[in-house]
Amino acid sequence: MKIQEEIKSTVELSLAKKVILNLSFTRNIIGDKFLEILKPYDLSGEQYNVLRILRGQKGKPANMSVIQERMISKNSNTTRLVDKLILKGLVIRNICPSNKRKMEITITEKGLEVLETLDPIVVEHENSLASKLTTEELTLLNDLLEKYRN
Amino acid sequence: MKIQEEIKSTVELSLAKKVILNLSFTRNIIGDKFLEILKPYDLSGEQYNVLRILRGQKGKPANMSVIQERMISKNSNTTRLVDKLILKGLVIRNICPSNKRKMEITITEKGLEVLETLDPIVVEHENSLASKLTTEELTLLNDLLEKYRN
DNA sequence: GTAGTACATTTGTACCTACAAATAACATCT
DNA sequence: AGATGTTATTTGTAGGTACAAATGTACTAC
Repeated sequence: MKIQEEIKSTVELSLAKKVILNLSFTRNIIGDKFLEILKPYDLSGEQYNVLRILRGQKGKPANMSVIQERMISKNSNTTRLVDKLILKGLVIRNICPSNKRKMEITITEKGLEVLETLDPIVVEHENSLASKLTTEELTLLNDLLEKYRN
Repeated sequence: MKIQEEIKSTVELSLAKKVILNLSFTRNIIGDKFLEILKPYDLSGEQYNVLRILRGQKGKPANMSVIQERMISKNSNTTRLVDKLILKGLVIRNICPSNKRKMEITITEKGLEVLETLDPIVVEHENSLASKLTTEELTLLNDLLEKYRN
């Protein structure tokens, strides 16, 4: 369905407007499906994202600013996301001994287990979306998005 | 800059994952710039969106479910967005006389004026982003996004 | 006409983002 | 060492999203 139909637009839209609406709308569709996946595990999208960043550290702890700069939404409130993950026992937070201003956040065994359980489900979701396009089209989409935002 | 660099990813990403991250990241960049534009006018992105939907009604009032289905984020809480717009004098809300369950929301003269002031600035923002791509590329991007989400 | 159901919207709660201000530890300059 | 500035994080506040439950109105069948 075209974007004008999706949002039942009553006025004619410029090509420039359509791209923005299409981008926002498509991302929301993906995001909503992803939330459904996470729901049984009591994780929000950004909480999952923080866990994934911490797993990428391969054992090393990450401080708050490292997490922040790797997040997709740069304005997330990392402190409060981490607070929630601590309550669930998925990460731990310690003061960095060499610089007491910094925090060292580490994913726990339980956190890793949750991610491992989710891995195949997430991959299946990603691939199911990607299957609508060929490899060439996916690469092209990535290139166009990159060019568009820069 | 490639998406892996933007989020400083430490692990190799599948093409399917890259598309999702790229889409989310690009939308956030656009959204942040758009919020900057709206900030001096004390409007949020979705409040602006509601006003635009109401203008599209060309004088006719819209009820809550009509606004809802035309929103980009289908889970927005329209009641509370409209509440805020009423407080600012940009829309009015009346009970529909023929069906007291429904509400009739209409944009005010002041609301229309705000949109008119914003129009050139918003168009300039949209075109500035679109200028990174050719007309053919923009059309292609729209087609790929549509195909991807369906 | 009233019981039951469907519809349109509002309200409640938890979590999230955006952004400014506050706090605390470290660094530097003299 | 003490004042000053910088860095890392937290806290406060306003607005948004997600979702379930509540409210109030209208419709339908007997």
